[in-house]
Amino acid sequence: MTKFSTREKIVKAADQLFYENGFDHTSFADVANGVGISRGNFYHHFKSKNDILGAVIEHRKQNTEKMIDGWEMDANSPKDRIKCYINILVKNQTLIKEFGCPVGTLTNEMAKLKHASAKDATAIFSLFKSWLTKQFAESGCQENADKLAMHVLSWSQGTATMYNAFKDDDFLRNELMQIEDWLDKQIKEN
Amino acid sequence: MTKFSTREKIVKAADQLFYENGFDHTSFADVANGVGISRGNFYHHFKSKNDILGAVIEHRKQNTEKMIDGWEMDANSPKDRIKCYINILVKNQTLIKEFGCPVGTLTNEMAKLKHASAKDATAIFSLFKSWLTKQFAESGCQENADKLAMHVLSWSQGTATMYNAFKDDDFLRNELMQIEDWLDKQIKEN
DNA sequence: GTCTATACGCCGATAGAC
DNA sequence: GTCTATCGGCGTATAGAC
Repeated sequence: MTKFSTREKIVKAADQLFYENGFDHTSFADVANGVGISRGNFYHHFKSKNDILGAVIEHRKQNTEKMIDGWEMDANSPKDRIKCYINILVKNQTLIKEFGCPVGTLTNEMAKLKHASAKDATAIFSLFKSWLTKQFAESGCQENADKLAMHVLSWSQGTATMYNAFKDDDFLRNELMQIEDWLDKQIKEN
Repeated sequence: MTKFSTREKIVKAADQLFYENGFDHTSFADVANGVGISRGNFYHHFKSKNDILGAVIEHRKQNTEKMIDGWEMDANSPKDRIKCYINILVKNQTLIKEFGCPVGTLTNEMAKLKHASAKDATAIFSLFKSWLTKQFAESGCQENADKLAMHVLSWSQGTATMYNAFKDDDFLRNELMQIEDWLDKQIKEN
């Protein structure tokens, strides 16, 4: 039974609410309700709503790094590691169906709000991008590893968006198959 | 010089603001400002904000149908018509870079708001989907025209999302080239 | 058909008691 | 560190004059 500080509890509750209801649409009352504290108590831990957003993005970055570290441990070849990334679509299938990709949707909301944290949201994408680029480079695609990484990122985003819109399980299954086939063509070994 | 009714002016101003700033984040004051009328005057034309959203979605549907009709006129082969669809990414490049795809981002916002109009927003995607399916069917891909149509839709969505996030012109150019190559592989004739 | 005035609630944020 | 009380502003929506 791990104990979490109030600050940590706020960040976790806000993280979930920002994802499921949107940042702008989430009020302090919503977060307070989720944590079980009063509204006024927030300002002891954060000085503004934007400050909470900053902490949420930082929290997501750290979780992303942890997830990537886990893939490095579990999978032995670059190709298998890239498949771990693709597999997020399966692991988070239910949430993506309902709310879309947490990174893509936050990034776009930040863009529409002209929010100062837009670049921080994009930085989460960059973590995936750099890591995917490294995987492609290590599997013999040095010359265009960057493009391949962006393509995988883009492909998964499109799949998440359309799955969220149509909620069609057959579509998701078919795209996942096609990504695997494509990956096998790009990386011959293993 | 066409004359527009106040109702039409409201719908057009709201359409743009919903796209650029988000539906939830757009206030009546914003729309009133854009049109040049007072806030109270709204309720003579629409009974609620959701009513305006309904009219905006209907307006977008009609514009989509007009756009598709234009493609039918301009392009002679199914392949060329599909290329017209892809070319939206070029024609609306500046807007997509700043705000993302209007259909994909509205659909996702509706999902997060658990909004009753979510299905109406998805219906705009369906217009493209049905039409793309017809194009693939007409070019000899009857057996999996549906899957190919969804793949094109998904691909363009992913490209729009990542272009909005990273604002990388090279990425956009590269994906466009790849889509064309892929299309040439799917449809041999013409 | 357009306006002003206004109701009423929720928003983020502050002050200060305990 | 947590609470209650409260502020000023903005949100949608309504009523009613012109």
